[in-house]
Amino acid sequence: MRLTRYYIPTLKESPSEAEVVSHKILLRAGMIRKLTSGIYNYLPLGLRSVNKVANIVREEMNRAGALEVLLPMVQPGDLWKETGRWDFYGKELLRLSDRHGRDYCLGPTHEEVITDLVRGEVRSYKQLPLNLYQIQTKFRDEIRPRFGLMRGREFIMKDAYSFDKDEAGAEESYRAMYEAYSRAFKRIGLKFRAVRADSGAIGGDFSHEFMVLAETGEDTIAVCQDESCGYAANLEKAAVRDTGSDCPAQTAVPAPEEISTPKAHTVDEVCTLLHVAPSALVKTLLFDADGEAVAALVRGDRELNDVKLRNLLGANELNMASPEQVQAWTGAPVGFAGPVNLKVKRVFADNELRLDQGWITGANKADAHLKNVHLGRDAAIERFADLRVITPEDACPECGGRIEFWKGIEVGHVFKLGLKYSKAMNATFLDENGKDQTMVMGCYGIGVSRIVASAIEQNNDENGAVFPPSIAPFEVCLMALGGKDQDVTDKAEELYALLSDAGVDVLYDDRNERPGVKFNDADLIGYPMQLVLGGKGLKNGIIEAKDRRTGERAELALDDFLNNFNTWRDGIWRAWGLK
RNA sequence: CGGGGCGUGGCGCAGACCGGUAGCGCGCCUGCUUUGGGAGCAGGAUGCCGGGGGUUCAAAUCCCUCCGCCCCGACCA
Repeated sequence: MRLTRYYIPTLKESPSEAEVVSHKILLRAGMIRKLTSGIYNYLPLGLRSVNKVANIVREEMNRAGALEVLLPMVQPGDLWKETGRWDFYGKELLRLSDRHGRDYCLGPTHEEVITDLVRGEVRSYKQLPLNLYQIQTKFRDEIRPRFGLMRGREFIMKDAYSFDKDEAGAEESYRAMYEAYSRAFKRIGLKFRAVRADSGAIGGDFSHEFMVLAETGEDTIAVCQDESCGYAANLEKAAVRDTGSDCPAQTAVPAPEEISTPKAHTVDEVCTLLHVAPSALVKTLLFDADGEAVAALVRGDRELNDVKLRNLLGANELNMASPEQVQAWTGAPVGFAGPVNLKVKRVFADNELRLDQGWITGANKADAHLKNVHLGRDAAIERFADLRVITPEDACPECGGRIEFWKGIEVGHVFKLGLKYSKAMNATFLDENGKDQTMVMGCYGIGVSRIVASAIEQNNDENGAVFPPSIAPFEVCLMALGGKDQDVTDKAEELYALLSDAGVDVLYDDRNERPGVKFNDADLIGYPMQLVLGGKGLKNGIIEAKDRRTGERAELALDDFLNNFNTWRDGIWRAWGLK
């Protein structure tokens, strides 16, 4: 492609709307433009990268035996009512109605549609397993879209759905997708990690997330430092190793005693007032779980993991209690709740609170706390459980080794769904014995457009993006610095033809611009390879080749140029770990 | 949805407190020169100052209202 016939509107300054580096670079490099909040136009250059990612994903899905389909983006509300998600999915589901007043939604995911399709088609066990996928635009009405392509409302996603005749088959399908994902991300050139995750509202038995490791990631993952263990989990999933001792009913802890704590309704305020550490306190958090009052207790310096609480309760909706509810349940304003004589029936406590000691808790009375509270003796705890968020000081839940926190961006997610949708939608088949059986499902997503943003988050410097050669909008940028030197221009034209004919994905910067302009644009866009032909080089029979990532420059002899280029190019791919 | 900020040529911004009919840099167009890290000179185009309503002789500027965008939080397969 010649630049003068292409369209790459680079910007010198980054638009004020962009905060994170990938967003800034995508805008400045002329790859995307915003239409409205969380919704972007893909310009020619941006689309090239998106397509390259999509093609790698497509190849790996095909290799794994999945079949590509294309499902509608507009979906009938009735299907969503059938699975109950019309009510439970929430406001992220953009709903609309047609001229007849019938309900529709824009597809944020396609379990309903695919299950409806397959239940109407598949009759026999002989047609299973079946894995169908698509690469398509999704719409999720995020409360707060941000960071450009990282969290848009409309985005491009690959989603796959597997149907098996039994659990064993479903596990095999899951494993195949896990492998395909690992291969795809490796080929794309991303540093990533597969971690255990909560399956969340989509439901199902177990799941893994594929996280691109980047400092700017929105997610945190806990990773075991013992490589033979290999434990890695999303923070909301990571189990906390239970070190709590048993909690005998009777102990030597003195009886609870009320202490005055005027106006101290936060952990910090109580600690300051009483000169104690936050770890001496117990926080009592009150929730409305599907309409039922629930209390959850964690140590003062800990954070409750509400996903764990939700899973423990099997609740659909879990909301912090309102100040009015707190007043009604505790008889005190917010900040003085405690487990002793609490009017809430269901009280759960984090494992480490089983320690045989007295805690400081709220007294369910304004401006008062209790000390010497022994949970086993003084409170009615329904159950001690793992309720808190893991910290870097905790041990690996699997091997007891050291764990570290890393930042990541979720680019893929695999779920084993089990019977959740097939049962709700009656997707059955006849088995070998002619008996009706419910299909066992899995679903698997990759954020295609998000991968482009993550690749930039992971690979950039002060000059711009540093694309892996696998997904760069163009692999090579050829620049001629001849000015009016016709010999240089002629030679550049010749090299461009040579490269193009050889099938190299090359962009030829044939603009009549000064060298600095070309260099800066090439660095900004982040083509992994730059070829620079100057007058002096031409005289000496060489062309300069620059590796965008390392900045290393090589001189390629113009004699036998194509071979020299290919050798150099192979080296770049290898250095990226892509060959 | 709560808190904060911002809407002025394509992009980045000034002007607003103190009302007088819009400016700077970059980009864009034309010509000449220039060509190894964002060139120089000369000439030129581009604004319903987010929308609506008000106050005033006069509004980018003051008041009301709506809309949009960004950030933090809540939220989130």
